[in-house]
Amino acid sequence: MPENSLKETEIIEAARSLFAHYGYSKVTMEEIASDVEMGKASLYYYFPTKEELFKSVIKKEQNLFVEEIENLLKQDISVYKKLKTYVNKRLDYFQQLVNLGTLHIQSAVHIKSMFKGLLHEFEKQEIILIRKIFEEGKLRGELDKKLNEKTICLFLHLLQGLRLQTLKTINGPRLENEHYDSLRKDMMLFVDIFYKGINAQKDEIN
Amino acid sequence: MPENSLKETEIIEAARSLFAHYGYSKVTMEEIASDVEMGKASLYYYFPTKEELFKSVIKKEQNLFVEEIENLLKQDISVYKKLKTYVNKRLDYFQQLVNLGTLHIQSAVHIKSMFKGLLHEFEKQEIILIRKIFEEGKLRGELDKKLNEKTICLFLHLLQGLRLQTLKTINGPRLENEHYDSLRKDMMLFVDIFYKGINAQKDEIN
DNA sequence: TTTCGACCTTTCAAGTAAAATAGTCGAAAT
DNA sequence: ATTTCGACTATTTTACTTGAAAGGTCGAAA
Repeated sequence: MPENSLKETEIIEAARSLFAHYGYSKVTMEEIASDVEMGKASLYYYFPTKEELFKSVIKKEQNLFVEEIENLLKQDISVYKKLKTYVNKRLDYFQQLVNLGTLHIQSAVHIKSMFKGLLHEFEKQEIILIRKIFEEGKLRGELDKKLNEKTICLFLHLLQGLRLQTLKTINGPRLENEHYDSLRKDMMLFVDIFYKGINAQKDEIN
Repeated sequence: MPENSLKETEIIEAARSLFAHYGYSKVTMEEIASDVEMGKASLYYYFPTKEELFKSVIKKEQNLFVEEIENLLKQDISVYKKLKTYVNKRLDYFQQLVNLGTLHIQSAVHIKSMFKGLLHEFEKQEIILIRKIFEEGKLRGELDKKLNEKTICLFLHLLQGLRLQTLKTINGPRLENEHYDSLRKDMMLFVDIFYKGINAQKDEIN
């Protein structure tokens, strides 16, 4: 994130707000331009395409999330607590992304393919974060030393899958907060079981 | 399955074969009829709609699966082994369903809504099966007595989600067997961890 | 360096007509 | 009484057209 002129961030913020309300496809470049009081053509001075602008919005969100988690990692609390907090903040993040209209259930196929790359990059970052937590757990003696990379990936994939599965079940286009509450409880239970499972020698969780 | 005239099962089998090759929407009632050497109108003597015929095909598959699992339950092996086998056979079942063209990634939205009910019913049956396994584990003293319904559902939802998540990642329309192999390994690891996790007091798995 | 008006190009929504297919019905065959 | 089917209707899908909307370009101006 080297290049961040004031205008750029202003545009990104306006775009973010509009996408959040109406979703990617319903927002036109003219609307975004008029929100920042520019001509449409001027947007293309900063962003080569609408798609790139959208990606910039998402990347900014992702960076905020990663930053937040890295602060969490610095704190002096148990790995168990860190895992729980991670999962909670992660769900917050996705909930917000959905509100942003990005991952909305009926989002166009076009968007999904556009985000394959972005999501994949995000997954790589998540793996790094989770690995850090697990490694710290090993050092502290809180986690089993035999924990391997496969297990780390599985942890993330189970999280991703649980979210997918739960949201898929929902009928209408509306994602009520209560669905997220229920999902959050499931995830907490999952973390408990997983934590115990990878750590079966120990008999008490922190 | 009370009413099962020979003709009915013959039609279902022909339909199953065609759907497996071409997918629901690409198969016409005339094709099915000609495969069983009947006129199209005759099909409607046995099945009121194409949709009902399709549902019959699926239901039959589901019943075969449930039957297979119930045989598994009768066997005198550890609950741990039963869980593993369950997950394996479950994946076999879905792999076959996908070959059947049903759950194919690019399957029409129409089919999905048509199957909401069917899948939901299948989930209820799965819950029953898994609950039986867990209850047996409690009786045997192999599993923690405190295991509750929430945990059973979570187990299933994690399984469902892991499958979704893994298959979603795949690029092309082709589902290679190697993908299933990889998914299968993940599921086995998952069962190991989950089993230990719900059973943290004990220190050795069977 | 930054902005924009005018312009070009592509995409999308709505409409339409023709073809394919699901589904009906009464009569015929067994 | 049960089962079959030819001929019919109703519905859905597909391919196509078209005009408007939106994405994107460019050269000139601030």
